[in-house]
Amino acid sequence: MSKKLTSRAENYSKWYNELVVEADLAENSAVRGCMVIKPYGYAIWEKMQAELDKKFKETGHQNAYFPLFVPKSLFEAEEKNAEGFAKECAVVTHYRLENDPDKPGKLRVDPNAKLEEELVVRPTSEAIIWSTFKGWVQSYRDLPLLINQWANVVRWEMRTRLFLRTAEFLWQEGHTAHTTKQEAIAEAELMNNVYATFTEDFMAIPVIQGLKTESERFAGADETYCIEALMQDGKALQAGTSHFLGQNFAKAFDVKFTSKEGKQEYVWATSWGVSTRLMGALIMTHSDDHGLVLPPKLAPNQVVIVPIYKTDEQLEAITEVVNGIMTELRSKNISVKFDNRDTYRPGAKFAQHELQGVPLRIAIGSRDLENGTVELARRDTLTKEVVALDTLTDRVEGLMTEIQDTLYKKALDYRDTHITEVETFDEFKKVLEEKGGFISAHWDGTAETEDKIKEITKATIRCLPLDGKIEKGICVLTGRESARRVLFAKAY
RNA sequence: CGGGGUGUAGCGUAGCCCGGUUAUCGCGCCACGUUUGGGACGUGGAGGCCGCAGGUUCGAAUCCUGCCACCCCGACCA
Repeated sequence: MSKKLTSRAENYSKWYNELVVEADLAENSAVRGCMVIKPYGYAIWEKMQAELDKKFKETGHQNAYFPLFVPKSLFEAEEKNAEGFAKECAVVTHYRLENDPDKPGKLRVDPNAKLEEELVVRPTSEAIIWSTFKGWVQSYRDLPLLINQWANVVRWEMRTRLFLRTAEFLWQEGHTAHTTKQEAIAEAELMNNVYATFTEDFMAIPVIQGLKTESERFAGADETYCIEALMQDGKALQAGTSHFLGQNFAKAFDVKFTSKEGKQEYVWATSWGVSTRLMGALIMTHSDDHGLVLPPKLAPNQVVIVPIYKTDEQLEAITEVVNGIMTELRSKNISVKFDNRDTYRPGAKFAQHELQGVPLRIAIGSRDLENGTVELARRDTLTKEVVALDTLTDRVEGLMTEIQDTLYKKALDYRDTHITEVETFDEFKKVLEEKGGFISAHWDGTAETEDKIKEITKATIRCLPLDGKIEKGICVLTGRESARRVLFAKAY
């Protein structure tokens, strides 16, 4: 707790492990790389879930749940998807343990309990869902099919990174089926927009919407839309993706419908997802040396009240005033917590709430009782002000909006000043090394050039921005013709 | 899987080269007292198979052998 924190991203893991979002990687080596999300961190995830879920419902989607296990034969049906994920699949091969005859008290896998067909632990659910959709779709009247699932998935990554790339993670995955290509593309774009407004308006994280290049595209997709965010250390983070899947899965799983004209046609598909990685984005976008900084809309507790007292009588008098404050704030839909623990001193509480990112702190002591005031402290600016009790509710209500806006603007300003247009490869390398952030550069459109730039600089094409201006130029690496600028960056 | 590094209390560590009292220090934890407007202080206390197994030695955290685990860098990636 007394550790000096740092806002440099490479050091985050040292402290978000400690307390901030109260996450931890599991201790047992067999599950190394999996995340334990403690209550405070989970409360943040629940707020995100609730908001996203609301948006999904508003756009006509329904939640459902599909199995964790995907029979191998289903998994391999869509070849590109299977190939893309094959290297990182956990596979269940047996269904029973038995006592180990050689090691008393130990268990071993029963060699007689081998599964006839291996089960893949879902790294994503297209296969199991599309094999189910086949039974759900017969007519154009069954479409569009707009399904979302909240689930955990497993990807056996070679290297894991807390929040950003854990072996198991929580996410939502939307899977939709449509009668026409246009409708499916519109759906993919719509959901990418939903993600963008969610991260910007709710999490106060500015993002760039764009298209992935072919080599960065989701395995099995015809087009991948994404939202790209920029972290405080100048590295980019893919915060969410939305895929237009064409008819690839429909063909692989034989999902056809009878059209109005009575013809058999394959459906058009999308899938889209965001994960607990967003919590990593939150940490790396807003945190400072005092810990996490939460935008008010996302904070489990928007306001915390700390009493300052010496005697029980003083606490009683303070509590009475605090009860009034809490009732008023709650009537304005502001979540407030009274931290009246007698096991910690005020200074320790201040530090803890700052570490946890509570947007606003109210301190109230005997001095305030006499004056009819409280002390308000903002987490985002770390400034304090004394406020009269009768104007407190209005002030707090106003600050909720102000803090939300300030956080967004600060992040946006950082992001915007870290998009650099370059014309030459020397400039490219120099900016990448000295300044970081996004580099807007011309690219000849080939995977070879993309690869070569990655090899030399470790920077990848994050996206072709949707609102990017289309201007011809020459490729920074090859000097060949380029149709437009794209965004490069080093990424997590 | 390649290259480097590290395993000592819940966490962070000293000691190891050069073997020798009861394994060091800080944080945290527990008790009591004084404290309480920015991470309190004092006193007392609990907590260790020094990664595991073997070896050398009168004696091993320390030397030797084997094994295991983890971390960092690279290949893979929401």
